Amino acid sequence: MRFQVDIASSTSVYLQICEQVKYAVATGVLQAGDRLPPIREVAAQTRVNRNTVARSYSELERDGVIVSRPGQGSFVAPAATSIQKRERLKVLEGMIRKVFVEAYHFRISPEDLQKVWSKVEASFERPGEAGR
Amino acid sequence: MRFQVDIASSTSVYLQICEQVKYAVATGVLQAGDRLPPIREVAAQTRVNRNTVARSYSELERDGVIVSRPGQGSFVAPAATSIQKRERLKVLEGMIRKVFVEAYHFRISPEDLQKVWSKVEASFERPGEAGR
DNA sequence: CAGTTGTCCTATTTTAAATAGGACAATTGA
DNA sequence: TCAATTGTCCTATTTAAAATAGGACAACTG
Repeated sequence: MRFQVDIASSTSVYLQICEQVKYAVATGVLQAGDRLPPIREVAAQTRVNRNTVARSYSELERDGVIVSRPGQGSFVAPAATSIQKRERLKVLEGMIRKVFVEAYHFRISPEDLQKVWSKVEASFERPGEAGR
Repeated sequence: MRFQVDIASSTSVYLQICEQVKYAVATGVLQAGDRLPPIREVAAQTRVNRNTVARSYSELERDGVIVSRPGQGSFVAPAATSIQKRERLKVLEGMIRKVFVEAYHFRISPEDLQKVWSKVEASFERPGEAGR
């Protein structure tokens, strides 16, 4: 697993790392039990401070995506998310709403937007083929 | 048009205002030519500094959502977005991808996610009924 | 036992966001 | 014409988050 961080991006570095791990897990590139690269290694590879990477990992652990053990490393968690389903649906609805608002201002037709949705959906239906 | 700002939110105040204007325009609550409340008024109503609101308006103008004229006020723009369609589709695809990643970690089934999508889609098909 | 790994700690720097308020040109309405 | 409104520009300061820096330590591995 290699990380790509963009210092110039508007999203913070530690969040970029979080998203990349989540994406890799969601698409099956990383599977339950898989070991993540050590914090210091990621820090060296991305030329980011060790504590910044540590923050990403700690956030991921808090979200139940990974588990970390001193002396061993960090691993993709076997399962489990905490917050209630109704809450989760609300979060997703908010995200989707933003997509529609953005599409409106971009003057993208509902049909074109639907196509994009289907495209992304398809890429998640075939785990392992995503992101190529 | 009234604004709701949440100081405790993780998204910055000026972005909250931007999103609310975009949402109102996207849903038809605000229409082309409609006048936005003056910067100083919004600042007083939300108890936010005048410059913060000014930043929101200036960003919205840069995005082609509104037009501002000294002495007159700020108005919803008649039309036009600048960046190319291919670029816009990429932005939307990235947003949708994040939705799927989040849904995966939330353990929301593709079927349930599709339902949420349809729900939001429906709310945008009937302009004026959104957000109630 | 030496090396690795996550974690905790304090301290500092950097950056974005927000506040504060003065000034001014363009416009409007009286 | 004149006062008020409005967006804009400006400098300065404060606040909060992000990132850097590096020391220390317990847990585990080989």
